[in-house]
Parts: sequence; structure tokens; C-alpha cells
Amino acid sequence: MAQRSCCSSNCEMPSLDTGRTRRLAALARALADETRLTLLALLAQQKEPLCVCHLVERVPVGQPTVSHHLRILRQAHLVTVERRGTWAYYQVTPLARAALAALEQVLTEQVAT
Amino acid sequence: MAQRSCCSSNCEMPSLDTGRTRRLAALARALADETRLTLLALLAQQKEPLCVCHLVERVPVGQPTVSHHLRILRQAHLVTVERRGTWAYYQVTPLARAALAALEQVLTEQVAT
DNA sequence: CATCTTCATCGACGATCGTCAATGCATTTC
DNA sequence: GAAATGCATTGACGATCGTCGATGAAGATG
Repeated sequence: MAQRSCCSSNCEMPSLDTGRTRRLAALARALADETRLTLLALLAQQKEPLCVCHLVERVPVGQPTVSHHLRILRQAHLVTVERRGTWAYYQVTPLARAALAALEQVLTEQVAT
Repeated sequence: MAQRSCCSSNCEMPSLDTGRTRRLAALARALADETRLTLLALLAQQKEPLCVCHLVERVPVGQPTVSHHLRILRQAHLVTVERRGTWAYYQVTPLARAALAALEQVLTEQVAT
């Protein structure tokens, strides 16, 4: 006997796409840090690529930490690098712009409620 | 001397809204777990509220863990509870639907690229 | 009333994460 | 060529996170 009361009997739950859920969680995890979001926002509001040294100046953490976060963003396909000589120029991907815009709007709707 | 080469000189970066960034990170953190995303998906595809016992059956973790995740989702305003007797009925909020739909679409766009 | 069920909470454990200081490598600058 | 700069990597540390077993409280069941 499963339950006497509880939910309505017809609890039809189609199986979920676990692969998609896993990728969604990975994307959310890449966005789930204040420093990374700040880096993304800085890159997103720039037309031309930005080098790491300028990013370091704008964030309250050290250079190795910025490098670490940039790698995570790279692996999540949220930014791209282009090395020119000693400098590394970072740029946001369309994916990152879309994700940021989507979550920003969600946040705005929540405030409105 | 700051730099000779590096980026273009006019690197104007308006200061960011740290409060908003913090809330965005909190939202992303609440979504950054596969079990929580599965729970949200299960709740989202249901018209009527669902009790915890049915959620536990559908997720590969124990009941205390489900309870823990549901509390996190509650604190992020992604689900709401309504207690009826011994049972607790959970429901997704419009915020959760919007956030899930937004990220899902972002993922789809990425695949298309 | 005694028992069972549902759900939340607590304490503990291992794993993951964010940060830093130190180091190394490549390139630019003088 | 020597010194300085830009960036990535490494190793270490404390903090946070996900999970579980055990426990507790409240209501349902008989």
C-alpha cells in the first residue's frame, strides 16, 4: 500500500532527460559565483576584448584567482581567449550574453512581484 | 606607467551593481545542483502540488537530503509549501518556471551553434 | 491509546570550491 | 642580454556543500 491519502492518484511523471539536467547544472554552477558574474558583466559591457590585467584591477581578488575563474568560464563556453604576445584577450560568448540576460530578467520579474 | 601596449586606452568600465550581482549569484547557486534541478523539473511538469514522498521516489537520494534541497529551493523563492496534515505539498513559483525556461533555451541555443 | 507514516532537523563525514603565495614560462622593454 | 611584465599553474588552506543515519515531532491509522 503506497498511500491512503497524500497526492492525487494520477501522478504521472515522465522520466527526465538526465543528460540535459546535468548540463544545466554545470552551466548554473559556472554562474554561481559573485566574482565570476562580475567578470562576465565587465566583459559583457565591453565591445572589444579585454586583457586580464584590466580585469584584475576591477575585482577584489588576486591575479591567480582571476585566472582560475577565467578558466572555469572558458570550460563552460562563457568566454573565449585570444593570445596576442604576452597578453590574453578575453571576450564573452553569445551564450554568456543570453544566460546573463535571461537570469537578469528573471530577477527583475521577481522584484516586480 | 600602467602599460605600454595591452588593451585600448579607453577602457571605461562603469561600476557594477554589487547587490544585484550578489542576488544573481544566489539564484544561480540554488540552481547549481542536479538533484535540485530534477526536483524543480518534476514539480514544474505537474499541475497540482506534489507531496514530498512522491518526490523522494523519483530521486536517487534519501528523504533527509530531499528535505534539505527543498529548503534551499524554498529560501531561493523557487518553490512554495503548503502543509495539509502530515503531508507537505510543494509547488514551483513563477520565478522558477521563468528561470528554468530561460536556462533551457540558452542551452538549446548553444547546441544549435 | 498504541502504532505507523510523513517530514524536518541534527550531527558527522567526505568532496568540492574559492582564495592565496609561490613558482614558472613566455614576451616585452630597456 | 638583463630586467620587468603578463598570465597560467601548483600546492595548500579554510569554508562551503551534498549526503547519510539517527532522532524528533505531528498527524493519521487501527
